[in-house]
Amino acid sequence: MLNSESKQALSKSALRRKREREQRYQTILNAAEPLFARKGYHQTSIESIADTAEVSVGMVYFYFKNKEDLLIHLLDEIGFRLRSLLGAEFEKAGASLKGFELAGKAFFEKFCVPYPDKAVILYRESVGQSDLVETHRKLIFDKLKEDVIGALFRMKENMGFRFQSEVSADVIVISILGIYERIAYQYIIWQERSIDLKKIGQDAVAFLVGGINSLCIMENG
Amino acid sequence: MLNSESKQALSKSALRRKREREQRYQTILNAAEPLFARKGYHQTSIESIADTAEVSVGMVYFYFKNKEDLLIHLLDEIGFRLRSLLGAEFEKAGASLKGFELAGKAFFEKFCVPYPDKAVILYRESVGQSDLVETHRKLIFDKLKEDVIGALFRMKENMGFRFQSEVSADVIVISILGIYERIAYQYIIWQERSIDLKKIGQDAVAFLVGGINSLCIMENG
Amino acid sequence: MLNSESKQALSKSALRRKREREQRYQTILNAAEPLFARKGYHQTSIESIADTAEVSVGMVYFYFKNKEDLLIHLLDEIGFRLRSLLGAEFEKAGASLKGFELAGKAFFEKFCVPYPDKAVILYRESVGQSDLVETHRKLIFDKLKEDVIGALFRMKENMGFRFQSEVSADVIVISILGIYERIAYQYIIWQERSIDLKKIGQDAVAFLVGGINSLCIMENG
Amino acid sequence: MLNSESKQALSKSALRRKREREQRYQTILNAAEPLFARKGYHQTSIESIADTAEVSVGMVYFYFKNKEDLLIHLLDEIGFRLRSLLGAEFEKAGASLKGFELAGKAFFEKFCVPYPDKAVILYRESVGQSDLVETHRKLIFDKLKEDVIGALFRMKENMGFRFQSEVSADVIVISILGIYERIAYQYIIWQERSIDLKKIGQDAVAFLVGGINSLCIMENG
DNA sequence: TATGAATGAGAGTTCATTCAT
DNA sequence: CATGAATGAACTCTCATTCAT
Repeated sequence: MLNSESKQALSKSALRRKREREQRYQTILNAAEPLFARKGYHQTSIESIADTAEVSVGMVYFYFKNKEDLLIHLLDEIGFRLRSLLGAEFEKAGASLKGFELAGKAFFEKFCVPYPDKAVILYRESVGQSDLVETHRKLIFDKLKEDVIGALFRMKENMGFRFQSEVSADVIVISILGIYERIAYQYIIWQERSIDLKKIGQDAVAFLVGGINSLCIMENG
Repeated sequence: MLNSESKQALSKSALRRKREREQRYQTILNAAEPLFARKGYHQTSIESIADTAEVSVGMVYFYFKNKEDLLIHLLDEIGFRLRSLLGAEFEKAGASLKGFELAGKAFFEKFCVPYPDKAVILYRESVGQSDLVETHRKLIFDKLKEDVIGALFRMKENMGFRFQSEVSADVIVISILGIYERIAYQYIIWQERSIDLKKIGQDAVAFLVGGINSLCIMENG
Repeated sequence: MLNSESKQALSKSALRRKREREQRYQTILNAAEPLFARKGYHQTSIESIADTAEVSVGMVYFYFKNKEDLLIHLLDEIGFRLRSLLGAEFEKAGASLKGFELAGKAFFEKFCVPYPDKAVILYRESVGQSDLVETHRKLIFDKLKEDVIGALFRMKENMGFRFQSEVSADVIVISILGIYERIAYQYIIWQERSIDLKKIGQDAVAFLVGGINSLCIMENG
Repeated sequence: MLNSESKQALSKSALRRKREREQRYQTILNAAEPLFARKGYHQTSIESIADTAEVSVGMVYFYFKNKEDLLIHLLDEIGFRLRSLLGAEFEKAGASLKGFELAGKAFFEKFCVPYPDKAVILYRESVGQSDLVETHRKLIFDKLKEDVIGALFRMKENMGFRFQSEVSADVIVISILGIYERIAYQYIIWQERSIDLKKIGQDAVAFLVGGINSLCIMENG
């Protein structure tokens, strides 16, 4: 009884500890995000992150191996969020072109605009910082590519077309990612005038649909 | 006679000086390029640049205000080279879709492949280093946009179409730049397998031609 | 009990920390003093200060913003010590000429002679180093002026005299400070032969008493 | 004849050269003075001096051994000028107290006020720069002391008094120099409010006359 | 767990001085 | 005489990381 009680107590406290740990972890990540995004990765010191998160410097190093590791976790989290977001949109639309439209819309309206700091970290602050960070960036882009390629292939099955060449699918996907990245960089990160993002998004979708059509050949009359 | 001779001598030596100065300037820039591209901007010390260029540290500071200034000059030079290159291709093709094809081809074959270091600096090492560098990056992209938009509008005049919306031209141009940037990053900078760049390029051209067609509406039947 | 004990322990360790911090701070200041005084402010490197204090370079920057800040703190400390010293002497003497004599004696015997490094820093090494240092120097001199003027005015009340003009009090005080500064510079800093400072001091007091008498007119016959 | 002609020509050109050299020398000194005085000795680069003087850096090193040497020559020149100035005033007054009054007046009106840069260099910028500079400063002060002591002794002969002690003469002279230095620093260099220097000067003279009287005992009843 | 003082390598930058031309 | 590009030692300062408490 006593044993079980103490066990339970332990497990309760262990749970609380775990929760606290995860909270703390997130607090640090949340503190780092705006600092990295606004002052820049190199211009942000561990101390300022610790201060913002209201923890000690030592704690940052308890939760993250080093500064690079912190950036990588932040980056991974951002990548995961973006994938989930886009995945859900493709899901909604079934295997149709509609998915590309919804995903594009969501990219701006549910990612770039509400979380510009995340976009900045993904597209600017994590660029060229180190081999390891670059590896993670590549992984994120690869996963995104996979997701979009998956949607593309499901659409292919569904609609019955074939690709112009064996690289067409890759080219389509990379092009789509490139288009959105550049638009985000230009209009969100560089904040070039307060443009009508909705219109931009619509035309971008039209553009990429045109592009897709060019590389996907309907199988028969 | 003697006077004129000495004058000439003077002008000769002055000329030589100027030439030497420009040479030295280029030597430093040439030394910095591969270092920035391969070890990264932050991981490259002024000393290592000076050593590579076989000049003293002081000389680097004689020709460039500081490290950032060195990067900016390098970046500007790269931007200028790229613009010249693409400009020449558009020129060749006259006001036709052909220009976009040639420019795309040239981007890979005359820029990314022969000068991967330059591509790395333009697309990776100059990203998010400082406000000033970012300003220069933006300027370069703006100029490129202008160039491509110019070609687009000349084509518009020539072929007699209109844009789907008032942002269509911008979207087309940004999309094109985004597509090429992402392909370059994926296949040149990340060196994802030694893919058949020629095929990639062809499909990319097909994709963007499809995109352009989607946003450019022929004026009459 | 245990709780209270651990609390006490905490407070003890916190106290010890504080003490250690202040000790370290003083250690650095104490290391800098002779270096600045003997090799000169500019000829003294932060590294040499750190070495002498047996701390790392980083620690110097932990306790002081920069080299200038270190000098300023040293200077302020010296200024404070000198004021306290002179203030005590004036206190001892009540509102009489005796105070000027005691203060003068103390200036040499309790400041310049036992702490020549401090005199050197106050009168030589802190001169013309930067606007900020100069501001602090001025503040120290202003405070000293205030102190001496206070003593002068108390004496005035006591003895019933008036000043020859509205600037007389200022002139008296500045003259006294100037006389002592120059004597200190000549005989302590420049170490012009090992003169009989006692005699010098006596004559200086006689000189300045004569000066004071010239500018303070007894109110009635 | 020919010989003499060429000799003459040579001597003419040699003269012109000498004149030019001296001019150039002065030009550099004149350029350095305001720079040292306003930006500070250490904050003034040789290049900026050369630029201001409109000569090359090499020329500065042709006329002066190094930066320190330049400061020393400037300092010596300033010292010489001050001595001449004060000497002339003592001369005017003959062997009387009047001389101290005239010299004091001249110190402000003919030195500090019209040439504040010179005062700044003498009393601030040359302080504690190096052993050699300090030696020259000491030499200047020693010469000034000698001059004033000379005047004092002539007055002694004339008026028939004796000094209270064997250090009295030194104390008087050092006190006078100290008084004027501190007043100059306070009101000219620190520019403490635009005070009535004339009144200050008058009271200072009264003060020091009182001081002198205290240490000079009339020989007979 | 938690702290935050301590470390110290390393970077950028300056500038007095030299010397080939 | 005159130039001014070239040198490179020396300095200040930063900050990611560690570790005794």
